[in-house]
Amino acid sequence: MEYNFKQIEEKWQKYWQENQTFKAEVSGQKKFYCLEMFPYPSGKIHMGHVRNYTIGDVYCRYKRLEGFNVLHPMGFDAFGQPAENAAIKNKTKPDAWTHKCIDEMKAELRHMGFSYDWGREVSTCDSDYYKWNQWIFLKMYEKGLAYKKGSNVNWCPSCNTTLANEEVIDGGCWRCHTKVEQKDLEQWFLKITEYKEQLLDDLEQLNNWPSRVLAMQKNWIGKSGGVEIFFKLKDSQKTIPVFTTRVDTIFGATYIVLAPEHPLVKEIIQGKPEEKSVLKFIEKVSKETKVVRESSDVKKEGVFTGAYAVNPVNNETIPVWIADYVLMEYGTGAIMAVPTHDQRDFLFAQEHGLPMRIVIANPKSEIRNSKELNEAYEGEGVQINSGQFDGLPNQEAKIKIAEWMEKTNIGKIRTHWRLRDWLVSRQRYWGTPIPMIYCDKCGIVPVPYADLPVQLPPDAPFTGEGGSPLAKVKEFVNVKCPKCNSPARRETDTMATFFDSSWYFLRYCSPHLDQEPFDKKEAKYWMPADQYIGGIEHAVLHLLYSRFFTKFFRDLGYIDFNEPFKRLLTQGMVLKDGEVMSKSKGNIVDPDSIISRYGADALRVFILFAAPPETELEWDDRGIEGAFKFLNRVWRIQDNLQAKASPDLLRLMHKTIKRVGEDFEDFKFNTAIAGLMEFVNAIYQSAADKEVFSNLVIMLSAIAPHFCEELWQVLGNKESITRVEWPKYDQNLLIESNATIVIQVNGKLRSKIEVPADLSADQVKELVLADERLKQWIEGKPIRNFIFVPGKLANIVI
RNA sequence: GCGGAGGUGGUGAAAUGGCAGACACGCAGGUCUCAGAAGCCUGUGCCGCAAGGUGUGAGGGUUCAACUCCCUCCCUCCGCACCA
Repeated sequence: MEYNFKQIEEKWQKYWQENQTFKAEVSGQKKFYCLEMFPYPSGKIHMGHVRNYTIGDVYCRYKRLEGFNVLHPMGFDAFGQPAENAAIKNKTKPDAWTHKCIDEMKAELRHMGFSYDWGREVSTCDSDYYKWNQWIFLKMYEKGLAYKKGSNVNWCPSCNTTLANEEVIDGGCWRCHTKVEQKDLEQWFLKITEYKEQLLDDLEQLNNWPSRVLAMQKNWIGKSGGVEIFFKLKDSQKTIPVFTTRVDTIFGATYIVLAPEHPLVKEIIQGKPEEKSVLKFIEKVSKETKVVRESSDVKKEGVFTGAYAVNPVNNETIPVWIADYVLMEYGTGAIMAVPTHDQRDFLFAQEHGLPMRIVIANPKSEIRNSKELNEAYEGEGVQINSGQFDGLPNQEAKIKIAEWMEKTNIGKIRTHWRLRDWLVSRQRYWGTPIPMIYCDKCGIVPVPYADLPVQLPPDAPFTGEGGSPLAKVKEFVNVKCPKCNSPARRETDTMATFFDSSWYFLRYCSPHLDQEPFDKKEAKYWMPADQYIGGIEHAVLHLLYSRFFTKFFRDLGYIDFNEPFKRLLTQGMVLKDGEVMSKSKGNIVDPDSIISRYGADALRVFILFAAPPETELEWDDRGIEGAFKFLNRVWRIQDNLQAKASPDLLRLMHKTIKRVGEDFEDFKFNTAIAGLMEFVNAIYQSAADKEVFSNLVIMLSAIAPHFCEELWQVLGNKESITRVEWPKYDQNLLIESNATIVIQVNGKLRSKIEVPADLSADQVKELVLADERLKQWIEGKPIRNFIFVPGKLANIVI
């Protein structure tokens, strides 16, 4: 009774492979580039992959039926630490381990029936690919966008490597959650900050990105406009620059606070009686981890330095403090404290008995004396106690004061950005070698383009214990300087793997080219990607880096667009019992086991039907059975075809074609499937003919491709169903001959009547008022109003 | 604190101003069967025998009509955050 999914799925997977059904080539046709985030080859696909790739695949198959030339590539983000860890554990080499995983994963992806052009597969760990990582790095070096600098960097003591700011989540390593430490190291950086304005401004072009991703990127780039104000130190030539976004409150600045690490601190405390206590405080703060220090519920601690500064707007002498709540990394590492209009300053001032002065009048409060305040007022108001600016609304004063400060050299209008340059050096083996050479005579010398790729040596004594493993490979390290030919050393760090994934979508356009990273013409045809699908976890990292690389390639003259991904869909996670599936929780549902029990097609139906793509999806063992049941129900239709379907069924078919097409376009696969189910239910009530059934099979083929290929063949077709056209609906056939009029009395549903669709409003009104069932509601009561929505509804107001 | 997404039956969810709960899961009943499974059919928000009432986080408003629009508030999830 059940259809033989095992045999059918194998048969068609083989067919697609042998016939290269999904091979894509540049043509005169309209194109569609559908991209899904490529996986890290762990060896097994999980339900998250299944969901991500099913959404993409159904969309691709739909677009093909619509007549688009579809590019649907797949590859592997193959460099990275798990390969090293696995190699240590299993006593193999990362290369062998990774390739074995890739093979296993490819087999699993095939079993899902995804319509990839496997001829375009890329693996970032192949030198054909990473050669171009090195090429890009050298280009960036030439343009001054790749540079080496010694600085305080994030260090994961468990992974034994540095991390980018974007890779530090809640003070921990993004991969292993170990607390991140700070280390002073010489490292390579990419100057992503060069593009900060564009990266922010161009977000506005991305109308088809989820608003939360846009918000997260905006937040990460963190532009804030303000003024840098120069406070002169008393009895010194030095000034303390302070950054503020609230220059309107400057007249209320009653003290200054420096970060404990501020370079001026040591100087200003020298020889003062406070010196000892300040040093002790600094010592204490330095021992606190970043996480503790940045958690907002910890009490704000600080000490007086003994030094004073002058508020430049009113020449007031104000004390200089240091406190743990001021961070060296943000702004200038120093703040002007306005306790009346900043809650943190308020708490600190209260704690230490520091002076306050209200300078913005709260329109909803009578309080003008700071002693009566219970908290800072951070809202809008009119300036008071602010010299020549009194009486101005504070927003206006903000501008006026800033302009006045520029003129009188008290301060400078400045924009502060949160975005930092991207640290790309990693002290790991399994990554792209950074193509740089250190020569005692010539300094840093880039590897000549002709010498690329710098091959990753197959053997390195990595143990996971730290330090760059490549440093121990003498044949790798020792080279001749390309400039002066004297003995030199290679860079032994490798690139962060996010470098690899920042441009793979361009490589897909011409994956085998060995003269250039990608072919300009191919990229011009295919790019930008029309649709990108992947997890929200990349909202900042990968998506920001990819945007940066795209802009870089544009400036190199390789492409002529600004943004790589036109439309973005972030799919929700797959949960089991309300929790994310994970090994540690032991709640993993293995796609393979589902495929062997119900088939890939049923799995595809279920994962799309259970929830809309963006929301979380609760895995349900009974749900997958329902999906399987549905397919079997469709299967049985073939035994009961009749010569001619009823007009009602035909009408429903046209409606369904319209509805399902529209739903597909918007990724509403759950309601598209519901529409198909309704259609199938109707076919069970009134048998289908061959045309009706064929159209059902075509529509369903995007979702359950093997199943529908088989039915298509059973229906007598020679060609693959992937080559047919999406059925057209007839607008005229959508019109019903009868309309159901919902009748309300005072907005409440009281009755329904069937009327011929072509009746005039007056005729319908007559029929409505004659309705027997209305008697008990309207009899003897005057009708005050009669609302009529043609073809739909009548509302009688009494 | 700021930003984003949400809150609808026993469950997953539909409906973007016009019949709340489509479609499915579950449950109940029927049919078929020696029996069971599968299949097929019917019913299923809550209260009520029924007539009817009531119902989309809470409260208010706009409207002939509100899950949908406006205001006030509560709650959940996600991201960022002593960001000056």
